[in-house]
Amino acid sequence: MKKNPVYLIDGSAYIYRAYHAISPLTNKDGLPTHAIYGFTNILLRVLREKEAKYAAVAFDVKGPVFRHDISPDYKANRPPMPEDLACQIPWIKKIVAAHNILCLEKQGVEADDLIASAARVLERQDVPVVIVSGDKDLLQLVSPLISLWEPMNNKIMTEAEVLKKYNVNPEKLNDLFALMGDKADNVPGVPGVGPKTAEKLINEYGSLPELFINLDRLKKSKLKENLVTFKNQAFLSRQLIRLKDDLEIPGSADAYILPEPDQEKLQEIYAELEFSRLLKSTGQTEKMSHDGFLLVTDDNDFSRLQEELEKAEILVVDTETTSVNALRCGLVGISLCTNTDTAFYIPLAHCREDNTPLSGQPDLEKARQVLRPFFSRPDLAKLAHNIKFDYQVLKRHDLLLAGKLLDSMIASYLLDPSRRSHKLDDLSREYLKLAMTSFAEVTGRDKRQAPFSFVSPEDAKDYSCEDVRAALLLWQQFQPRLKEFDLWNLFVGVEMKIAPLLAKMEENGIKVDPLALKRLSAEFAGQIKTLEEKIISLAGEPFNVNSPRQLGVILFDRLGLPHGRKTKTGYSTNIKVLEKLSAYHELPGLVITYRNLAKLKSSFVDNLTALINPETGRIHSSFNQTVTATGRLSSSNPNLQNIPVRSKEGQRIREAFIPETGFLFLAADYSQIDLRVLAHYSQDEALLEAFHENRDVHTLTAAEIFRVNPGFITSDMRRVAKTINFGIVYGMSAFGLAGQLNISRKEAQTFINRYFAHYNGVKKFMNDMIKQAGEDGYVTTLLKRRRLLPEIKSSNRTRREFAERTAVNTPIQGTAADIIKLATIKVDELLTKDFPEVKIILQIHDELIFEAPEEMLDVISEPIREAMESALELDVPLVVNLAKGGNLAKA
DNA sequence: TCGGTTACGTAC
DNA sequence: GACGTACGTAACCGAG
Repeated sequence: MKKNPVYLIDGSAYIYRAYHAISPLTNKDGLPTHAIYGFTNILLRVLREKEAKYAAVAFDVKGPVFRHDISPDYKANRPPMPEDLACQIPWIKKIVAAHNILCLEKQGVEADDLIASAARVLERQDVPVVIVSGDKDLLQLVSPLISLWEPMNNKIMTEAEVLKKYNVNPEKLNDLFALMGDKADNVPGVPGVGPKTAEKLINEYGSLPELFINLDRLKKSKLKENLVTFKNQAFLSRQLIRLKDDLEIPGSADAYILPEPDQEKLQEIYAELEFSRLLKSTGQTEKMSHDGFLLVTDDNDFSRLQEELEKAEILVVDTETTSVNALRCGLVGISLCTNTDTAFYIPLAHCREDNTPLSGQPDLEKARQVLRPFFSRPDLAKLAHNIKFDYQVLKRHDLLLAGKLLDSMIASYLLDPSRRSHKLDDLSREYLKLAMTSFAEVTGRDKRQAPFSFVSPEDAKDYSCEDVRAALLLWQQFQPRLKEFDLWNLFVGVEMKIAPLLAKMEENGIKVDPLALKRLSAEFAGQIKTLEEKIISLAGEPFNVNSPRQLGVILFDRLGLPHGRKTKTGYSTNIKVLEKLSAYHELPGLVITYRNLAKLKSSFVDNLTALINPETGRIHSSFNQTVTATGRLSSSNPNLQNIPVRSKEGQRIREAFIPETGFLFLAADYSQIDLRVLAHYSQDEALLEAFHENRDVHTLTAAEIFRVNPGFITSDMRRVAKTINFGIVYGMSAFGLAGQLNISRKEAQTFINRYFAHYNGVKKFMNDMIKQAGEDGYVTTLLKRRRLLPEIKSSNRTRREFAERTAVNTPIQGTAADIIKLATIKVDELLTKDFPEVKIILQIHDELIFEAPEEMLDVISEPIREAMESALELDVPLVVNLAKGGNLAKA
């Protein structure tokens, strides 16, 4: 049996890291706590996730270290420890003490040296060591018994990983870094030598001393000159980087044993620091048990699986694949469970690192025969975490998930759509107090580098079965909560119905003309270059036009133009500022044009080209269902929901989106959906009437705010009114409106006053929503979708006002999102039944885009309109506009 | 080098 | 401080 490793934690490094990485927190006494919090989290991960049996934490001690005798400049560039960090150190020590963890510190040396000494002495006794650190200088210690774990990105560095990353053995890293130097620590190195050159030199000569002995072998070059000149500096750097590994340190593993922590003491400390999450979870997160996990390989195993499936009331599925791209990945294995006692893993395509398949795995066909009868059973609910992914993968492997679908990720999303993460391991840690095996732990590497097929079936079974069991355990908590919060109908009737449609839309993809994009790219490139030359000649010196900071120097320092609003790093150079400045100078106007083109080229033209799937010639972007706080979908890779539409260059990009030969696009968009929802919610008489009589609401608003007869409204007046109508939905202030319209704040306020005087129901609606949010702590949409707004009670005015605007906006935006989701489902039912040739291609918040055979357009238009307009009954009619065309610009 | 943050800009 | 919801790019930064 493998020995338990000793975990040596680089305490000081994580204190600094947490201090900088986490936004400041304080307890009620004003004590800053974020560094303590970050450090404690790392510590707990070592104890819980890694189930460490032996550990120590090393700290730097204040004062000079022996390296300062070598070079007085060592770390001279670092400011002293900030006061609001220093005051957190004693608390960190208290927490370490309460955990009864050995604390290593010594005057005159750094934490790294203590770790090095401990690692070496333990290594000599054949005790494995895991160093917990992100510091590359510690990598020189890596050996067969010593590895390094970086918990922030969960990376494990073994000898092989070091070799892979730096192309040298760990013991050579010292020499490598000595050549490269280290800016952060003020280690000089040799000028002009970066990682690439250093690696070449070390591999060619073997070591730093050997390099300098054989320097004459190097041909005359700037590099050689530098090496000669900075020889002493290189050796000095080497001395600085070398870790002291012979300090007197407890040498027996017993000294590192972790006794039980003093829970009472910890509770006390956490309470004082107001770490409520830690307070609750003290001693509660543990590893999930692997009992009842079965590998399915022979007929007996399959029979056992079948028996289990026969009596199932729910079937939980998870697929393991070669990549995260559901439309291209291979299927490596499937895990299944029907209860929380047992789980099965069917290995299908595990292989060696040379890609030769492993024997002893069942045929995919065999698995299909066993699974299909259950997958197709309409009365058997299928649960997965992110079911869209598994649905797509299984479908591509001729295994269709039919019947009622359930998704624990979407359930989590409905319960709290503002959560940053709905990932299975995060939810498990939080709801189940269970730590799951990470992908990196199984594969030893990062997700992008290692295909899952290299994992052994035995390890894969443990990993994959954890996922289905966790999904089921979560579901058991989520299902009653969905019902309790009245989210069940939304979950079943909307979200779970739309999930497979999104899968289908992603599969459909959209065709683009690569040649058109290529032409556009070249054309834009030419214009950008001309503009850049002109801008630089006007500026009088070369600079990077793409850099707001450099542009700021040119505009405000060199040209002396008046500056406006400040940003964190300088003066703003955004479009508003540039527009104002273009009255004084030619340059700002050129920058505006430059930016437009550069944006279009890089974000759209070039990005779209790169994302064309070579197998289908189409772009298959992802539609994400659990991202937005309001219930909208989001789109990524690429984001097809923000393809330019207003400018003529934008139109040319849209022209590159084309339907299949013989097909046309049909675009169906809701007219003024947000304002119609607002009318419904507010019951404002003027708004209701405007929509009932199908009047132009922007013109009516213009008539009110300008006090002019609707017949005399100019397009400019209408534009102003339109801005106000939209702004109201977003909770815009007079300040914001003034900025948007380039008018005075006073004028803006007048418009807003007149708006609310006329649409007085809207004002009441806004107040009601804010009041409701204050009472409930959340707001809801018409379909009961909810968004929590804890900050509605914040004592910080900015935060509170933000929550108030959200309380107004979310019911509107969210209800519009509900409506288009209902419409998508309804239209899909219609198409599947009567017009299966017609594909839904895109959903852009208030618009659905279809690809249909030319001759069918006239037949499907009205049924589609009808379905969309009747998606949800409001107190005003929903109106859908249709357009067709041979590209996205025309539609 | 790489990932996180900032500034900016596109959509609805 | 000031307009809601997203996503993507380039620059910039670095106790890496």
